[in-house]
Amino acid sequence: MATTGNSRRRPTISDIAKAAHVSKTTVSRFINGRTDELSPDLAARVEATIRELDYHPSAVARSLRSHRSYTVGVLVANIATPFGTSIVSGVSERLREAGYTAIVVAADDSAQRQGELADTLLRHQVDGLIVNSATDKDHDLVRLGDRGVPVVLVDRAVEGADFDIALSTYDASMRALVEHLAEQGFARAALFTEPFVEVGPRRDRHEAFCAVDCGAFGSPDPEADVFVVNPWEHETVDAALDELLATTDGPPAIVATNTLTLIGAFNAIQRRGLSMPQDVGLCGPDDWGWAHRMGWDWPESLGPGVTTMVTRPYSMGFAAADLMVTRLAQPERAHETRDIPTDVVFRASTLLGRAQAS
Amino acid sequence: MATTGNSRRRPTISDIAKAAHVSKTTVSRFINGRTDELSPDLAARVEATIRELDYHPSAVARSLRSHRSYTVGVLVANIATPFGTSIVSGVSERLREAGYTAIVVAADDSAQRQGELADTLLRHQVDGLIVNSATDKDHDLVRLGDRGVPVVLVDRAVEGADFDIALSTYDASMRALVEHLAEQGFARAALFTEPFVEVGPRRDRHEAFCAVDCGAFGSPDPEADVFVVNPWEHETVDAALDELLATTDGPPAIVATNTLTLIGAFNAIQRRGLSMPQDVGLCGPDDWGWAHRMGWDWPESLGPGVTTMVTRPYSMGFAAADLMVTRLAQPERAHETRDIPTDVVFRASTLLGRAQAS
DNA sequence: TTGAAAGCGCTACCAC
DNA sequence: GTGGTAGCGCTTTCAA
Repeated sequence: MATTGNSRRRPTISDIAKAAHVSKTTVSRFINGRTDELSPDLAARVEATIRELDYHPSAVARSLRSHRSYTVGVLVANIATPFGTSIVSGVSERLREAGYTAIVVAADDSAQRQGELADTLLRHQVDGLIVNSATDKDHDLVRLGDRGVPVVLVDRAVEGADFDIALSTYDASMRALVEHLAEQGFARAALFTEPFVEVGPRRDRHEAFCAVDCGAFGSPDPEADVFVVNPWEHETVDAALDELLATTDGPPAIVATNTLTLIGAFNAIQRRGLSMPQDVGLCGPDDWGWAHRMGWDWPESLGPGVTTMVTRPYSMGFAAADLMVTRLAQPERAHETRDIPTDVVFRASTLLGRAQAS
Repeated sequence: MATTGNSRRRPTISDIAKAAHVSKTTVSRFINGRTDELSPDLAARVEATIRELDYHPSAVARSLRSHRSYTVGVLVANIATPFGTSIVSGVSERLREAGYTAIVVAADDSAQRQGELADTLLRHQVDGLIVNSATDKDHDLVRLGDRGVPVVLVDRAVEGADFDIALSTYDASMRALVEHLAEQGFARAALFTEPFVEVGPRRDRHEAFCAVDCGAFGSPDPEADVFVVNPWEHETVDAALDELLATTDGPPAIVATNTLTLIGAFNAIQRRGLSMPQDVGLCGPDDWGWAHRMGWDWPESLGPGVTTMVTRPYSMGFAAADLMVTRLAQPERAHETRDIPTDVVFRASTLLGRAQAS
């Protein structure tokens, strides 16, 4: 019994008001938790009615009226990657804690799609935008910021944009890495990087490498130690490896600018039947925060183990969402940068000194 | 110049109507693409005004009025997994094609959170729900379906729910796998599985295994060949492996019910210093559609290479979204099941016959 | 402490 | 073809 039975359409605030013999205002107050402004008996009556009719307030109507949706748009450059996924997880978790819902969309590394998606999100009245940008220069995004839309960046900076941002700087760990290579007795350090330098971290790592290359290896022209490869095309990686070996006197060490390139280089080394670290050293970033949380330490399983700089995308995402929550609460505060530290984990692939000793 | 300059607040349809000297209705018709109902000159005027004022229609107001949000809720059991990610990618792509926006939320494998999130999504007036369920029995979800909310399931069925669903069945590939093990001369097939059988595919694979175990190995009691392990706790996997070896006369082969268990078993085999396939065979599902798209074939890199059943989460997601788009267009059509095929890729870890021959 | 009424930005319906 | 107007479900004054 008692099942009111019929009406297929979802009950509205008016239905509740009518059924509970109170005004819509009262119901509104109740569902917004301002129970202190209500007499206990009314509150109880409203609550019971809500239960009975299985009432769920419409977030849409609420947003329209209040101009707040408790929704944050999350624009991620590439979600098909553990790095992107981890960012999303971190963001979602923090937003959920704070009572916000994340609307996640993926730009598939396309600057154009990024623009369209930002548009879509804004139409949906998101309270703010958390952006892991597919591109270095997004003029529209900058304009949004000027227009007063709260924007927080993750991992990748955008030119000319003064936003809150959560990222990792790579100077310190890149320095540690390259100095380590020199100490281990490698003859030369080479940077393997993908062609596009449109994205921030890749460029940062590139620059950090060049800066350190001079000091540690006394390289007169660091750019000569940079090899552009496309991990999707084996031949380009093989060619770079061949050239590197042919032009180096003694074992060189490869530094990859991202995980994909690292794996690509690893595969090339295997194809050539070379052994690490004796013939060639290998190291690069471990952007895959996810792997560790899955209990699987991939750099450990790759050949003899690969030396990596560990980034923490989950933490970046979490920090970014935290920045957003803070800004939403205090729109006028100064922009803040959160630097999520990265560490270097040394493994067999670069331990040339030890390998030679034994 | 010409920048209208001032008003910070976003223009509304009324602003456009006023500025273009037309009615709101006309503007509405234009932004909804019903240009055939408009005289070309009016359309042009409206378009120009929209450009000039940088007008973006409010999806919120539109949803409130029209009861359609062009938004689909995507509830994924665990997004921190390549499997979940791939589903999301597939779903998002198909939805975007069809003009819908995906609102993705992750349940972190919690049935309770799944319920809460479904709630949140419905408050936001999503037109439908695509669910990769964290649990086998979700009574609330079934109720939603009864209430007329369009629901499509991905990969995991829900008890008592008659919904559209996109999944993979495992009978055929499990049969191929186990028969292959028998042919290769393994003495026994053993299923390594995680404790909870709440989720569909794991249970399906379990059942498929038992059915095939009798036939291929003539096992009188297939359940005796099932070992429950927890991949997160090494000891449980080690213990299962030890017991398996102690109670089998000749090399046994392990079949894992999911990728995590497969990796766990692999690690245990390494810890015991056993070699594959001579001492023990190993195979299981490759749920990580993502890895292949990244250009990295992980089962190939694990030891001598691991035999896997390849599932296609991206395709499942895509198919699920397609089902949703179809249902939204034709709410009354019969429920449909899409079976995404899985294949078995044979690698060294189970090629006992070949290993012994050489 | 409670309620009446206006209105958020848009679409649907009905007139012209 | 075009426009006026009511109203989607809620919050927000303001008045009682």
